[in-house]
Amino acid sequence: MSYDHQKIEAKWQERWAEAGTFEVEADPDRPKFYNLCMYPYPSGSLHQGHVRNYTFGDLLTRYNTMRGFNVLSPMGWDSFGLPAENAAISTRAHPRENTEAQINQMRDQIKRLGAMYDWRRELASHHPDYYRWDQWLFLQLFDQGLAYKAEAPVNWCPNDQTVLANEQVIDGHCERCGAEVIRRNLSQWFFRITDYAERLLDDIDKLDHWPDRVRTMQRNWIGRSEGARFTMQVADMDASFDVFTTRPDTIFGMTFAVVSPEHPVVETLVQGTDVEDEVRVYQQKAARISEVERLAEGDKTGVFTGRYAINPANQQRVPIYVADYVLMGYGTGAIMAVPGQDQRDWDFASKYGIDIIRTVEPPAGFEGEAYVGDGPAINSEFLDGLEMEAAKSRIIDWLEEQRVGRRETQYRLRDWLISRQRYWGCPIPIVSCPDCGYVPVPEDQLPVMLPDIQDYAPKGRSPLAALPEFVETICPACGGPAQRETDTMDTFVDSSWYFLRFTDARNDDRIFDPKDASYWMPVDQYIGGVEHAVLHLLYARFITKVLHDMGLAAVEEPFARLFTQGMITLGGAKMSKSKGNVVGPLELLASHGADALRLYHLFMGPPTDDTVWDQNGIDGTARFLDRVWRLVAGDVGEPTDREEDDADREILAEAHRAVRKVTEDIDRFAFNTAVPALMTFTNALTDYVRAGARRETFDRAVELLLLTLSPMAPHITHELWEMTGHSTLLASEPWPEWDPDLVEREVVTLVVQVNGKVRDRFEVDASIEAEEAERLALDSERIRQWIGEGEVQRVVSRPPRLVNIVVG
RNA sequence: GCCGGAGUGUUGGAAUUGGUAGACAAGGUGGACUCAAAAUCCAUUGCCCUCCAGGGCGUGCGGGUUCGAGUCCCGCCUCCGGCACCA
Repeated sequence: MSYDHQKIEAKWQERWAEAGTFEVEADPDRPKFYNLCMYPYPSGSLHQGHVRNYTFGDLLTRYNTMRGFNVLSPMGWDSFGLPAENAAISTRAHPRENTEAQINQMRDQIKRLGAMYDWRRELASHHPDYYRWDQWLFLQLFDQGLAYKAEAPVNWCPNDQTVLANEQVIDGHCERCGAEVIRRNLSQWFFRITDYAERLLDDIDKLDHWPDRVRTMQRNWIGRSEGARFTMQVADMDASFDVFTTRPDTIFGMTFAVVSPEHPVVETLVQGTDVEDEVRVYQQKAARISEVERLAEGDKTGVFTGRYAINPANQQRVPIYVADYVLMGYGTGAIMAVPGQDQRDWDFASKYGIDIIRTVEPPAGFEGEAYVGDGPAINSEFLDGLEMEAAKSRIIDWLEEQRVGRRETQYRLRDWLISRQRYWGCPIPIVSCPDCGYVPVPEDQLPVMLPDIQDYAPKGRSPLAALPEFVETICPACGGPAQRETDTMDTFVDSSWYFLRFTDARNDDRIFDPKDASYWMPVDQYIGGVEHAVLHLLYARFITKVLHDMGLAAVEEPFARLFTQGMITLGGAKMSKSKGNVVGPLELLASHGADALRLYHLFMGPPTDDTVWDQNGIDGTARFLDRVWRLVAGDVGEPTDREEDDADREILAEAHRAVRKVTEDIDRFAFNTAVPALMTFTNALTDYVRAGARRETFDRAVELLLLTLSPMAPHITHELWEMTGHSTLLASEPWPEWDPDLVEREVVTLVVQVNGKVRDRFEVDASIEAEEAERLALDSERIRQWIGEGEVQRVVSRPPRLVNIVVG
């Protein structure tokens, strides 16, 4: 008979809520553990990725609680954002109603997993209680010059009708909807994350409990290059432009210069000349083609401006070209071109018949392409003979002495574009006054409430702009007529500080109390998907540093340990609602129960790996739980009060080994091997009962099984704990210790190899000496046959595990 | 192209420090129980040779180090992820 999971799961979910075991307060006398799963977007229904996430999270919540930590485990909702708005457009219901209904539904489903949270701290980004602090935060950044509005070429998604941050453009396509992104010049709000580029990059070194993969991705994204910037004078006219290079040592090999089509100096260079028309046509063409096409590596095109620039190192005149392989968004938008040492410049020079001068001696026989490696400088006057690094330092010093250039570090990272032309987001608390400019909404007028509207459809500007009663206001500075900002904030702003709000979620007076934050922060364990490696995880680091600098957050890094779970795939694609390949957890909760589902997620493979969903697997973990149930309930056999014997000592040793294995495996996130340890132990315990169990031993073995299984399968273990006469709440019991003497094996298998192949095995005393082991091995009839006529040349002993006999 | 990571039975995977490859499951096969089925239990299940006993082969490919290599080194192949006309 299998157990009634429906009944006991509901029962214990209620009991845990009543007990309040997971409702916690800051307590400086107790060690804390802040355990956090990335708060979900309320899509309405859990998918397997959520289940996996919350199963890992809840395991750690329960485990660390049992280990005596004061564990903070909160839950909330990333509830602003496009999907709610798009749903509203099609259903005509208000996004708030939709969102809140979905939150309620998801909260219920999370509770049905048996995952425990301090629900008193629940938050949702779309609540004015929350987003007023988004706005407050925005104003702090504005005051510090870290939030600014500027016109710039930005990414525009024609489908979602809004701008996007660089991080939200994947291979030239919108991260959300996949539409091809185009460039538009628009005036937008930015956060000056580039001011923090260096710290964000350097501090990655401190994140030694983050996956290397994520650290590498962030390093790549921030992308530091060190080099020099110097000024090039245009010959025969009063104009100049700056270039940035990482290879200043190759300056004597410069045979042309290139400016990006968008570069402002182009106008000055060609105005009124006979190439003006040709250059303008080229500029227009470059502007028209999409980012995708432009980035596609291929034939390099460009136009000669008819002008020359002066190489400051040797006063040579070099032709200036306009070419779109130079990007306005990086460095200075202009380069010195050194075809001898750069393949792109080589390609361009070859096509347009420009001179190529090598300034680094390539290895013998190297020809036909640019040489980018190290070597002695040649054709470079005072640099000749120096290796690359030495030559770089020398030329930068020289440029500085000549006052034409300096050492400079460039970052690939761009400022974070945070305004969105959409409705369902946090209003930006700025008033635009014809006299005073951009004026912050005074703090006591926060929050700027998101008004209700009738028409959510995107029209290329924020739907709020169609609401005169929202837009028309008075300037807080001068009292004159003014207009509100109508864009809303990127939802990644909401999620960049929510973990701090959880430490003091009900505070109506401040964003959070620094005392609470300093007790709970940093998040000791953060769990979520790797897809946020350069989005949320970078923004959250940035905002935490800003709050640190303001004296609000004691920590500089928000997440001490990061765990990125693998994706669940089905039929070769990520399991997601949009792909229509979801196997819903709800049916499985009904058919197999939360414990079996949780156990399966733990069991099916390494938590960091992507996994293919296999519906059959869950039968295995459900069967295991049935076996545990029958064993503890006495269906296998009833123990008696007989005398203690070897079998009792052995099964207790097995129990302690299981405790050790589960503890060590949880500590190294090897949940997929912790579960089998308990399966193996349960099988051993079953055999022990069949052979005739002793009451006292059996009861202790079952206690250890239930204690260690409880963070993985909490409901069934709680029920059995109660059924076996315990009046305490299992979740509040201390995590068991193992006895180091008991776990050591007295008898082990000694493997005997001949020439490295296993030929015999013996059960031997674990304390066996090398001599004894060798004697045993050489006395074996089987081994003697394998040695045969051969001569024993060497015997390698690793007692008590192995003896290897080398025969010639 | 550069930077990460991975390749093990039919499948998911295990092997934590160089020491019994395939734990634990899933699936398959055979059996017990049953009028029958489900559930449960038992046996078996890497490939090849063999009546058995036993033997040979085997962790993507090719080399190497070692008494001994899934694990370390060198050179490849394939797949996954990131970055990429970033000067």
